[in-house]
Amino acid sequence: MAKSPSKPITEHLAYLLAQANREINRQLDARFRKEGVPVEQWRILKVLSDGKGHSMGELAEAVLLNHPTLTKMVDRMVSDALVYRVQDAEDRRKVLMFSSDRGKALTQRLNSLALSQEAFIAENYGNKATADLKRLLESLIEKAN
Amino acid sequence: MAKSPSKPITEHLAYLLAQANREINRQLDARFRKEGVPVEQWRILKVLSDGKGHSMGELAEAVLLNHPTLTKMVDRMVSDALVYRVQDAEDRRKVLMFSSDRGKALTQRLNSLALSQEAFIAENYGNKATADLKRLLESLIEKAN
DNA sequence: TGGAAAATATTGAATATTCAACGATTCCCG
DNA sequence: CGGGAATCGTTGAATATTCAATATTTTCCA
Repeated sequence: MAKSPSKPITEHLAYLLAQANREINRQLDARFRKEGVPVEQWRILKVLSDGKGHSMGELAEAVLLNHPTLTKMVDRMVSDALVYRVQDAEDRRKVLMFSSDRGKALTQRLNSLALSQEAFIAENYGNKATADLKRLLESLIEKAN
Repeated sequence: MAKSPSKPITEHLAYLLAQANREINRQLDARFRKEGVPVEQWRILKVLSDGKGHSMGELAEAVLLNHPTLTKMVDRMVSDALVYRVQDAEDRRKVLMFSSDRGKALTQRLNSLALSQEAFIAENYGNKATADLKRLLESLIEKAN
């Protein structure tokens, strides 16, 4: 008996997610290009924009980076004077991260670039589709954990 | 006037996609662990499983890798005797990639691991939600290009 | 209380990815 | 036809990420 052809890669959820993620990220990166900031740094800055200190562990989780990668990215951001570290007085194993004024100013510029991308997507793709997609993704993430 | 708080990172489509992609990929990687193969190699093998030769450019596009990264990954796979290169006789700039027998056998094992993951997701997340999500992702990708 | 175990962040070495430049081949048009 | 431009894949250097090991501090319980 001949072997039945397997489902093409393009029909796998994992592949569709990778493809969509890559494309959207690429577009966002293109918008961020003029600020010379990778998407991950925007995420970090955005999380820190509440002004509260966030530990490296918290941050790593929130910005989808593992610990060593985050440490090194934060090193670069400290060099660029975007963020700074403060040892946590409550638990001295922890380091609390804060955004500098320069970081906050950059965050605002990046936020508006990101919002303009979202607006562009909603326009081309439809408000309902966008909302549906977000809802389904949230629910998938929730189930997956 | 106080600055209005910006939309949290978790409400951005780009972030939701990154998060979902990361989680699903992580799960798939965990299943592939026993074969010691990264997800990208499964994609390559899967594309090559039609038995036709695929050029590096075609492959790079299909498996979401840029050219130099693919070249080096293919180098490793050639070392592992999973795939092999043949110069295209029609256009000698091109290299056609093929899966070896060993590669094909591995592909089948990986396919069944991937299918079992898909089944698991459909079960926990719902068949309708899964189908809807796939459809929305396909449509987003189409619009984004 | 004392000390083993756990949690937190960083480091250094190994590995992988990316960017820019290159070599080879084919295309195209004057 | 001839030769500049485009296409295709690879390479090497620079950069980034990951894994395992480490140092520090806190927690827990015997």
